[in-house]
Amino acid sequence: MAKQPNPARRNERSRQAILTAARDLVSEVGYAKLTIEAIAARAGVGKQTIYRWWPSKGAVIFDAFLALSEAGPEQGIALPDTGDLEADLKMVMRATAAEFADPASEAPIRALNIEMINDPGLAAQYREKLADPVNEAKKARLRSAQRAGQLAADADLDLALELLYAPLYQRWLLRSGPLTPEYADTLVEVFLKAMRPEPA
Amino acid sequence: MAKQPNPARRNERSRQAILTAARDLVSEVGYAKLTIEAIAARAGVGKQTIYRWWPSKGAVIFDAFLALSEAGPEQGIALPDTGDLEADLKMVMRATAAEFADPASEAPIRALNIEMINDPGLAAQYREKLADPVNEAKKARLRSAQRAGQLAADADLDLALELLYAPLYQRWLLRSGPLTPEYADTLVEVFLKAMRPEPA
Amino acid sequence: MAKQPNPARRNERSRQAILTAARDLVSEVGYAKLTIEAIAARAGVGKQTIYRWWPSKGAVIFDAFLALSEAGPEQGIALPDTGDLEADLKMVMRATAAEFADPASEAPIRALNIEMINDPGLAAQYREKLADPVNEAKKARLRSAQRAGQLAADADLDLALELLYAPLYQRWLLRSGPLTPEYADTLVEVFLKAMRPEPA
Amino acid sequence: MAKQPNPARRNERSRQAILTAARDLVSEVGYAKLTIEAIAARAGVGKQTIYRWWPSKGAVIFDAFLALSEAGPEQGIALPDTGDLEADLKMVMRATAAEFADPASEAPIRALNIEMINDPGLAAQYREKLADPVNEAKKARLRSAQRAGQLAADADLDLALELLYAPLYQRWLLRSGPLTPEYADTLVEVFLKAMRPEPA
DNA sequence: GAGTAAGCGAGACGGTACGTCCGGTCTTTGT
DNA sequence: ACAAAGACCGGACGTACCGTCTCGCTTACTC
Repeated sequence: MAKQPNPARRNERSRQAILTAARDLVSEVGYAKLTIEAIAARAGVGKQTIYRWWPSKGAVIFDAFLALSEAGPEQGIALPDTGDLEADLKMVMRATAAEFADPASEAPIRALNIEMINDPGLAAQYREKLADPVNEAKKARLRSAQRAGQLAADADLDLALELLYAPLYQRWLLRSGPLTPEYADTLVEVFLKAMRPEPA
Repeated sequence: MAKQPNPARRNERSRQAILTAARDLVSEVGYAKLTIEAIAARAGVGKQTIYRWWPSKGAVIFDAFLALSEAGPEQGIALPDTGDLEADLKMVMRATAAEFADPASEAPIRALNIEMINDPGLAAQYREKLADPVNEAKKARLRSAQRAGQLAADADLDLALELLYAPLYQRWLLRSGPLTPEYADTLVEVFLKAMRPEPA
Repeated sequence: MAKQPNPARRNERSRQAILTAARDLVSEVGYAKLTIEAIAARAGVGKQTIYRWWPSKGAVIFDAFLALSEAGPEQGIALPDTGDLEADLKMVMRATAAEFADPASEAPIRALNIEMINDPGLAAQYREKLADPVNEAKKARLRSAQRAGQLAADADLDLALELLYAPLYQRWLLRSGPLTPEYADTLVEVFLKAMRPEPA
Repeated sequence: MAKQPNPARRNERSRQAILTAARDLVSEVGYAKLTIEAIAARAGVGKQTIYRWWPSKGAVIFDAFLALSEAGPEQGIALPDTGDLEADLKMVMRATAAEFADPASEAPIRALNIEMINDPGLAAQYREKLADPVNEAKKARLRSAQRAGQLAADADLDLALELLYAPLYQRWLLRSGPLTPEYADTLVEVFLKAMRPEPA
């Protein structure tokens, strides 16, 4: 049985330095060339301090992102609800497309995704900590649309999110096409066609 | 200037041994732990023989797959066309889902995808050599459906394929849900709703 | 300026535990693999408690031995003096040879010697605290022999001790020959030949 | 079973660079602070190249010395034989004392000795490759003295060498006294007294 | 007897070196 | 001339200890 470190004694300054160094280095050299040694050196930290608290390089990257997000709007993420579902969704999808297209976030997000593909545990953690809260907000907006009769009342909302986002995600991941605002709009339109209420 | 090896003198036996070893090792230890040295040792080949003919580990994996596919039906891939678009698509989608769900092909396909995510060039090559021919066959079937009035005549067929496959691909890649035949069916149904001809 | 710990407050129980642990570990794993961490762990003591009271690993080993010796006859070590110098010396030399040959004391004595070879200060301390008193007793016996006319009156007694003991020490240290009682006897005989009074 | 490297393919330039670096570093920083990494770096060599050919740090040091000696008078070491045993021995012993007293050779010889004390195998190798040939030459001189009636005919020559050299060795190793020419002379004189032929 | 300061067990920390593994290059020896 | 074999330099891996540094806790000594 491996000895467990005592989290109460953890040095918060070191933790922050490591996460920051990890983020910076992913942006600079890319995920494939990222090394624990380089993170430790950049953070001014002993390697053991990384190995003590994280089981893998992927876990460090993951925490680096988690820390970023938690620094954001702590609770209650809410999507715009103007009453016009199509307009609201287009706005959100365009924003997502723009974020993906931003070269600055390119490397780190890609790193995180590769790590999730390799490590199911990490992927589950990602969903729980980062994706689910956001998805819940999105589903809340869709439920509001269902109540307003703009969306089929019996629509599977998880499927709905997949329909909306998976094509965008795939294009970005495999670089199989441009992530333009027009493409975002098109996805929303097709989605609405698929999910609109039956004419009765 | 690097010296170019002469492909005419290439040892076909070594090439096959390398590709086979690469496939086997990816299945056994996973992509992340796959090493060139191990491939060379398993194939009974000098490391240089690998470096001489392939620029990267990803390229070897890619060729290993390409070789597999080319062993298949060399030309003229065609999808079933019974006249019933929904049934035909469900069959194809169920087959795709089953292939993804098969643990045997899990590791290698995942390896190939990670490599494509990291290496745009490889991704392009993949599309050109493997994906496009298959996609063309799929689009042929959809065009047939358009002519039969089962699909909107002005539908963007590339978008159509994304709509159909991206959710499946995303679920598999991130393990975010089960790849059941029912799910395959559902995707086809939603797709058809989104792409059906306007009632006029 | 380093803060000096107050010896009055020193925990005797910890001190003993450390010395005992050090002795045990030297026997078990040898000097080269002895670590401060292991001593602390074995003794159930914080590392700092060792660093507070000893300047080096060698100093701990040294004290471990000192403690052992001080447990013995506190003052007034005296060699047997039966009047027969040769018999008396042979007894003492055989005992020394036997002690060196004992596998139990092998590792720790070797450890102490290596430390002395590396650290002149420690060697001086060793001579002052452990070797000199013993040597003084030996020289007292030799002086008695000089008075009895069994040894040259002008013999250099320090040189005499070197002549007697150095060959034994060298054999033991470098394992260059067996440490038998016969060898001990031979050394005494040769020594007496070299140091006997001139016939004149 | 570990794979054995093929000595035929060994890079002689690397071997020399490693041995030279080892010698230099022992002189500069001492044996205790000598590291394999530093040797590799100084020699411009990968660490693996050291680990491939030597089992331990001590073995490297040992080879470094062996190489030095082998560069010397390849075969047939002979001591001076003027017919005057005392004068010849004093010359040799004074030279040995001077060599030990030389600060330049201090660190490396001490390193080698510590390593031999710790590693019986290394000590045996040392005797076989370095000490025995030299000792044989010394014994040859003593045999010549026996034939000339200057030394007891039945004297044990191995013991004789111990008697002569062990006190010197011990003084040097433990720094227990000065290594003056006078001391060397005294040792020879005492030795001759102990080993001279019986008056008959 | 309360307050305080030291030593204490514990163990996290910034580091250094370990010995191993592998990447990519170069050299030797067939064939 | 390519291939197998594998030594080479380089560099990251994950581990072990170093000696230092906080933590609370216990244990004297002081007031």
